[in-house]
Amino acid sequence: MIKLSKSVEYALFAIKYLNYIPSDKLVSTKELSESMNIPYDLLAKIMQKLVKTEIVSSVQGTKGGYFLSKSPKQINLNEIIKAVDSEIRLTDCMFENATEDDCKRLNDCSLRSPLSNIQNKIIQLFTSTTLEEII
Amino acid sequence: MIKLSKSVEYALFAIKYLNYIPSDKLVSTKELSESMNIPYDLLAKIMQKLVKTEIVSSVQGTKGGYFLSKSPKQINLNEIIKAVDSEIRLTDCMFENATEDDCKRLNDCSLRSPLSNIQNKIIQLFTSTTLEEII
DNA sequence: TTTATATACGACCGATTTAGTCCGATATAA
DNA sequence: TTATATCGGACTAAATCGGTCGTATATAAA
Repeated sequence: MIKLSKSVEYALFAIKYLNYIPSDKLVSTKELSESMNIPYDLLAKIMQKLVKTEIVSSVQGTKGGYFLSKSPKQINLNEIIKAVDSEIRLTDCMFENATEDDCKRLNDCSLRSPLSNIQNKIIQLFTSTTLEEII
Repeated sequence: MIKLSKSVEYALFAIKYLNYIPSDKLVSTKELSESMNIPYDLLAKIMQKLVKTEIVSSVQGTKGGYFLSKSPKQINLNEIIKAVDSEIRLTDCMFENATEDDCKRLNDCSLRSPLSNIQNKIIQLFTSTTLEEII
């Protein structure tokens, strides 16, 4: 399936919102979820993942919240996907040092290498797309 | 999720097998499934979808089976995905004439258009990739 | 004309993945 | 001390995917 997850969509909306807010102001998950109609608990987890990958920063406690730690120009779509979902992998065998345990067909599989090239092009496409172009 | 389905993988293996067989010989689902280690019933359904989209042709009855109706050069990866899964759609709103019923955010959604461009590039990538390059 | 073997096709089921919820812990401003 | 925020893991619900089953139809050959 070639599709963005809801989590990626929500992350993009959240970052878009943060980007429109004066950079010194903090925005809470509550404000984000209510103004963009995104389930609170789900968004809260997404925000935490964005903090972990240093795309946004957080301040804890009352009056706490989130702010963008990079400009949208410096964030690309592949980062978001990796942050909230996982690395793009076109097939299960698309990782270094895959063995026959991972796929019986691996050893004489003519498909793996060309599919790997396609995967690289997709990753390249996402990586070269900055959030400035999207949000 | 950005990943090829098992069905697409199996379709590619099946087409690869058919391509290596003299074009006048028919290959049964049984032979395909046994020689490539693909679940029989699942592969049977995939083959039917490939017939419907005229990528392979079938002959019914005893001694029946399948053969490629196009050369791998004339088949592209997007065709296969459309045939066995469905059209690529990066978000749920990625179709003509989407309304607010499909997505409440639709009317003032700044993301839809740029994501549509990315989707087009992915489709373009798959469409320009012929099976000759893969199998 | 019967039998064996093939495709065609839809219904179903189980496993996995995704989306969303809940709860408790910690941080901090007031 | 209290209210409100992030943090983080466990859990549940819903959707999708992978695979199975049963039955109908086609057809070559005994």
